[in-house]
Amino acid sequence: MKVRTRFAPSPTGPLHMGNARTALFSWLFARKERGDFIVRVEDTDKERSRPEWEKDVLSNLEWLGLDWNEGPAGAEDKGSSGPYRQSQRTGIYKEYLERLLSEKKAYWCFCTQDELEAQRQDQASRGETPRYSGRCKTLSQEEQKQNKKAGNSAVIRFVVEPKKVVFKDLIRGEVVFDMALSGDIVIAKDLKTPLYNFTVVVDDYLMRITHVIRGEDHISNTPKQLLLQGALGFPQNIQYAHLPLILGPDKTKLSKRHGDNSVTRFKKQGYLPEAIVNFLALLGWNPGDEREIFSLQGLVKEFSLDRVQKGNAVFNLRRLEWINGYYLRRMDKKALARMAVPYLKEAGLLEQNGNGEEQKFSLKIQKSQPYTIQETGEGIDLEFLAGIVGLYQERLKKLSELVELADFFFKKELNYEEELLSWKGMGEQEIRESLQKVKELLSGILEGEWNKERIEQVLMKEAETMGDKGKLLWPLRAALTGKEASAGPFEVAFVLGKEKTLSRIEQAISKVQ
RNA sequence: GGUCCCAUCGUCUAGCCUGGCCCAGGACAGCGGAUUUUCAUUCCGCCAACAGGGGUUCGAAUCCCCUUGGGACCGCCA
Repeated sequence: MKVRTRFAPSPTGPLHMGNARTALFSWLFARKERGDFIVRVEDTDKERSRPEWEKDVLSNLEWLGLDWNEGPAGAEDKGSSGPYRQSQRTGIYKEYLERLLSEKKAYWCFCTQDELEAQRQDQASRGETPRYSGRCKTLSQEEQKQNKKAGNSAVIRFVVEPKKVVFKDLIRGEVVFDMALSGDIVIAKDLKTPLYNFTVVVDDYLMRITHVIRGEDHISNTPKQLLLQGALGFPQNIQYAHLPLILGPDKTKLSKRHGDNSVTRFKKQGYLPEAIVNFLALLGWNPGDEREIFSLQGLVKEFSLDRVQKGNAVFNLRRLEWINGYYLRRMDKKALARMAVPYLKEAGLLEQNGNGEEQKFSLKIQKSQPYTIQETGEGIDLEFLAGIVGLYQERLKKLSELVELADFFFKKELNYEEELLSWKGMGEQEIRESLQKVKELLSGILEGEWNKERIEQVLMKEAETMGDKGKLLWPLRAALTGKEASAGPFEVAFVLGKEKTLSRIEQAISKVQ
């Protein structure tokens, strides 16, 4: 039988890293088995579900490279077992609900929320597990009618058989729940408003799902769903795999309490989808050897559920940063430059002065001639920008860092303390002499020979005669960048250009007068 | 509190099923060093763990039991 897995997000918030990993594992398993991956939007909670969250979830799945064979596609659906939004399936659920009701496997319950709450309190105070007493189960037809006539609101409860439910979890092995400990569960608020545990069972059946791969937080829902399958007469051949949870630094389930962990946020900060996928895959799964770097395709080849960890895993931002840096370092410089454009624009370092399909940008200060960047298509001239970005490629952990690292290229005046120009306690006099010397040497380089190699050659020759090379190079680098740490002076001087380089040296000299 | 799940370096983990090759390997982070000044990259090195106690066995990180610890769930949310 063809493997079919599904990812079933409820659009009550943006896609976060935890859900993304669940989706990834489910997707990987489907792809590995050459099966189908289905996306089903569980938007039965009308209060909390919103179209913009659905859009966020779906677009981020796509961004990560997790494509689906069936599921929402724009306003439409693709696939033959749709619709794939539960809000559009209420007619389907109603039939099954009525069936359970007529077979007395479910009943109307008129208990009020206040009554239930009081009951729960009471049970809890006696140290018992809160569960529904089953009071309305025995209501006669007559009593039911009266209640309805009186306009008392009702919900539909499923009669939970008090028996042991055993299932084999693909990750954890055999799991046993004693359902005698569970009360009858609410499966719908009314015939048109079914609830999670019920819709899942109906849809997984109708959509011919073979493997349910979800977070461990759902493990106690599994016996309820198994019982429901039995009551509805569905074959009980779905395989379950409950994934370990991703934890925050305090070792509790990753959630909003731990800050914004939405995929969108990481995307905005300049994490690459390949890096996020690679990172997430290794949280709870490993190939069994010492490889750490995997593409999505590589993962498809290697993935298997029995190498999935049982224990939960703490989200380690440092590791994400490391992997992201790894991918960033291996990117094509021009591609990187193109990705950097929005960050520079947002920081006001890049001006947009054209519009339409041909967008022109000019680098403030640096270059008088505007760059032509077409959002799509060829003919992108990012040479100069790639020069700047290239200097920081190996220093970046995420794209958003570029702005503060390389902003000095775009500034007219550099703001730094005179102190910064001093290398190992050099005094004003020494600094001045060093900078004068550098200025002299660089002035001697012809415009046409202004390149990194030439600059390095000229300066290193001098620096070596000084014993401590830092005495010549540090003040220069500080003068050009205004920073404690930066790329090297030769390459910075080259990218900056002769004129700008000399003027910054002069500015520095005037500081130490 | 009840139920279920889990337990190797600070973190992610290999090893556990099929005991010996493990006085426990890799990676991130940290620390130290090298790499034509700084930062970064790269390279080298260091620090660092089988939760505890009982068994079983010639032998246990590996199998069994208990304890302890952690987590998840206990909704007319999903």
